[in-house]
Amino acid sequence: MRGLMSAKKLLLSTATGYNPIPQIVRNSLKRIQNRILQSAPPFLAKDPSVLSTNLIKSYCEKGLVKEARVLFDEMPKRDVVAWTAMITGYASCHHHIQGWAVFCDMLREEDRPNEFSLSSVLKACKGMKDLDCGRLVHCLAFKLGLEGSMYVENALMDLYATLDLSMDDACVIFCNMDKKNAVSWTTLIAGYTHRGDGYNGLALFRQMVVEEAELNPFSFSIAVRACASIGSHLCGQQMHAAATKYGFQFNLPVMNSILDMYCRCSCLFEASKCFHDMGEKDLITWNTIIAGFERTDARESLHIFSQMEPQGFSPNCFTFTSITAACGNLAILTCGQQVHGAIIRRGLEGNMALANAFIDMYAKCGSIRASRKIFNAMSHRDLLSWTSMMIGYGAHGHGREAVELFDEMVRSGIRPDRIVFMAVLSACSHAGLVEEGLRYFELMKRKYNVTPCQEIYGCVVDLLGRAGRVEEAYQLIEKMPFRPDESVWGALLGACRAHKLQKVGMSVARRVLDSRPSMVGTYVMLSNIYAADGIWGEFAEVRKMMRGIGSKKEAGRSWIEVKNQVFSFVVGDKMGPHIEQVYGVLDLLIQHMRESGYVPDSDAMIHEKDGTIKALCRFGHSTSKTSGAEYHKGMIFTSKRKRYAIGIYESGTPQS
DNA sequence: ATAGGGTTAG
Repeated sequence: MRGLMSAKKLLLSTATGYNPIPQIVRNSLKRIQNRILQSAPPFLAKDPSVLSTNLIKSYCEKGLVKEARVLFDEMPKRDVVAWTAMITGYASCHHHIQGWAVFCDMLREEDRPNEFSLSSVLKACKGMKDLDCGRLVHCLAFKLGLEGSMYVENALMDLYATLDLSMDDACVIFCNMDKKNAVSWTTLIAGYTHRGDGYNGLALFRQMVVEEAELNPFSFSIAVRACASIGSHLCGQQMHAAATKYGFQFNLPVMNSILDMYCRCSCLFEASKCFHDMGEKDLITWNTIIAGFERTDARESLHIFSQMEPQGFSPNCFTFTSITAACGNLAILTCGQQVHGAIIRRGLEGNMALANAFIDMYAKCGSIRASRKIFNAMSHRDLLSWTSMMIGYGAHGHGREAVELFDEMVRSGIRPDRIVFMAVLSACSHAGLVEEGLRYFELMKRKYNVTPCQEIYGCVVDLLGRAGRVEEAYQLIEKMPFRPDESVWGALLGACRAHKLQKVGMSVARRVLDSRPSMVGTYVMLSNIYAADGIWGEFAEVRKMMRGIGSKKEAGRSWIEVKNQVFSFVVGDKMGPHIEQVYGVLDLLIQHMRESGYVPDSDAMIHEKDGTIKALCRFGHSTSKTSGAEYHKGMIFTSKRKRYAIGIYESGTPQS
């Protein structure tokens, strides 16, 4: 069977992944298939059933499941090995339901599954996310006396750790195993880590070390991931050292995991060093560092991206998702549009994560219509699609649309989570929809059983405060089941300032400062309250106190993209290469504001006495938290004729 | 001849 050997070589030599299968490979496989089926047994060195099974496996490894199935159906007799190869083939190509169906056929034809078949079909159950099917297989394992096989036990553990609500079933299997191997340990550690419990994941890894179990690259990469999930760069560094000691510093998944850990722990220097020291890199390496920098330094992530293709790496969905987010956070619309073009050219626009990123990016760049267009064109939407669209509407002041979208989402059968409620409450707050907002706050607790967190309380305080219902807002804070943080008090103080409730504001600020003197934001708010009433003596006093405690609130920096160039500035900027143009645009904005009937707020005139600075203050610098990550809100101003977007960020990196 | 665990976007 020299033909089979050469075909196998050919198969191995073709690139895996999404590349199309060369016709020569298909033809070659087909020829082998014909020879096997047509030749009489004496002419074959081996049993045709064995050769067919080999071929099924080869087909599936190349993603040619349909061809494998045709061959499988043409086989005159199918033994356990052939059945198992077909189940595995389907599962490895993500056709889990078909894999399960083949298993059912196998039982119907009264072929007895072995431990190989069971562990394969359990993988299919995991892929189908069907715990009941998995439990059925577990029962069958008992009936067949295969429940003690290590492969079956490991597969069952994986199933329960991934799909069951608690880790209990997985742990029971783990504890009752006669013998454990490296896979058993890794499976359980991964179970904990993937559900966000890095502490137990790491604890288990420590136990693994204590019990002198075999440590391999698999256990290291997941243990490093556990360090990242608890945000401990100290544990991560120890793991890095240990991995080097074990000689895994050239293992790509291990190094990618370490790189990711440094990024997630905000150790960007170590991350860069790690990236540059890696002799061999793959696409995941690039995606990891690009995503890592996107979270903290979007400009740098774009810079790294630009080096990727010259070094021979082609970006994929993961890359583009990070790059799109970077464009959104920098509010550089033209760049975002170029990325959009690139993904359409590559035919990747059907990717849901990517579409979600575009909704977010266009909204942050001031193009809410483009966001909606993408949202409407999506064939499937997940929670994130709806949330991104609602946050976009909220930031643009379109509260009604956000509320309508929420109801539509619920009707489509998606259960809202805490973040969605934050999006809706914040949208209501900015659009002045107080009663609607309060209704959702109640609905959240009563109907959806979502417990409000700091940010949610912050939203509701803001909602009431903006509407002038400061007393109610204060009472809500008093009733909170935990200690209010800066965002909650900040919302209340903002309301005091906006409604010129100087006395209330002062007493609140003093109270906060007594218990938390380190909250710099409170000083700023207090000084603004004084400024609003023109009490300049007190204003100066508070500012002096701020300097006294030695901490400084970083000045918010704004930027705007005009004709492919980014101009940036801070409040009161007098220098900078293009500062005159910046003020020119600002004057234009104020003019549009006046034309649209918006009266500039004279309170904000703190540092200077001319209108331009006043407007700068009104454009404010705010960030809000969504899903744990800092979310940079773009300030969007729309008039009949033009739309402007100004991106806002809080670090001090100079841009222009 | 058939089986298992790890790394990247939101």
